[in-house]
Amino acid sequence: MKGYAAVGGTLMEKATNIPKATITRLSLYYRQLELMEFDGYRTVSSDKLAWLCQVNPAQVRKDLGYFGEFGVRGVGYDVKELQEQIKKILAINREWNLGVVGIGKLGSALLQHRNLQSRGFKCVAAFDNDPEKIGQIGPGGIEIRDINELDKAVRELNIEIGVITTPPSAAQYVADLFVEADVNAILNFSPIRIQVPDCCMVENIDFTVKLDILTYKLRNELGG
Amino acid sequence: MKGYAAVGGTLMEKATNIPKATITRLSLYYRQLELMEFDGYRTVSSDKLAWLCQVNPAQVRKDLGYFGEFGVRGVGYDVKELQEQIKKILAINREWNLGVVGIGKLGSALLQHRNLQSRGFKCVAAFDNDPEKIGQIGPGGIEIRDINELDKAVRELNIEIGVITTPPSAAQYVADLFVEADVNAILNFSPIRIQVPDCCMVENIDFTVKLDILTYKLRNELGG
DNA sequence: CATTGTGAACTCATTCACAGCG
DNA sequence: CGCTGTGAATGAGTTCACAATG
Repeated sequence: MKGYAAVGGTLMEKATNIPKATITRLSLYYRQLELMEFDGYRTVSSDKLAWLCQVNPAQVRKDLGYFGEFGVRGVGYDVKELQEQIKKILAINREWNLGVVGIGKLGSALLQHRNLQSRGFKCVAAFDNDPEKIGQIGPGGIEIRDINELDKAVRELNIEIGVITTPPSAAQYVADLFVEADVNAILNFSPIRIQVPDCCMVENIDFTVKLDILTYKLRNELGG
Repeated sequence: MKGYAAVGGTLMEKATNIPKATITRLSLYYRQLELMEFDGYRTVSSDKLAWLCQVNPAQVRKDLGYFGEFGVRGVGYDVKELQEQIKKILAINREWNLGVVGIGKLGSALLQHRNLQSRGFKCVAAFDNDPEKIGQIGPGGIEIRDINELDKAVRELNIEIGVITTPPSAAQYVADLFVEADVNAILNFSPIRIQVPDCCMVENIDFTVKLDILTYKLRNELGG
């Protein structure tokens, strides 16, 4: 091991410019490893993991190589051990508190979403601006709060990741509230790009874009 | 104009290897243009559009340049005209029929989702395997069908895009059904990667991955 | 003369190919 | 012997810089 990028939580040298796609794939590898462990596998080769995740085997090794040497030559990677390492790398080896703004159909779905809870992403607060909804107990048993109390709730409940599931017209306003409350990570489900300062990170989940990609391809790749 | 890639629906030369990211951005530009038209703008420069979409101005021009010459030097792009062109490029100048499988919270949310309907993505069928749900009128007024009738429904209703909102364990099975029924485009909301033949295109919407990216960054970019 | 359109330069990411090693 | 780890080669995508032009 060569004094690499972040893993331990202890030593923490600046990661040598790791492609964002690498992080995405690590998340994928992790999920695949979970399934493999469930199926009883003890070790896995980069070839096999690559095939399962539909990437190039060298890519798997390079991705992991950014963070350390986790494999055994001639054998492969220990399924359980590699999971632990990736958890550390991605910082999903602990719980994270989410605050969801916009309790419509989508927001409600998220509040109850199994895959979130089971992975340690806890929805600890729900917000809306609709007086009809405020004060009600929303899905998942969480009280729906007034959006104006966001700042207070962030501090009280230690909300670390903001989730925006409002209509697009409200998205920027909500983003500003999160930034103001020092929430540095936002998951944005609205189909517009919000503007935030550099200290705040945004990931967009935009199914309109994905559908547009599909229609483009349907039209071009096949002779639609 | 230099005999470029796909636009008209008439002439249709093979697009000269257009980056996928370009398609994603076109979808973004389009949405931004809608907002601008609503706000009364008649023209827009690549600089302004770039700023709004948080990309480089040259990127905007290059992206559009793959498909033709839509601007006027010294002036910019006509907001309305450029929308029309992008609609043609992305093939969103007509309606598309979707079939949604897995009518849980998320599937239900999609069936009623405004941004889908208003953009011409019509959910024409809903499927589930739960006998309790089958036959019920689901959200959006659509009858929930037995998953085993998928093939029949695809043909009867001309479903062109399949949407998977099942638990991960069912995702591959549903994907196989879609492929079998000659559906060539799938929007996959489950957090695993499904395997399909080359003729079928898949776009994944995976918020676990996005959350993992955020936690990774929180941990590394700031001194978490 | 402001702004587009685009070859060329550059930066970033992926894949190859093989040395290193259990 | 098989599989990892990694520098080097390749490839893709972005940005620069400026000529072209309404």
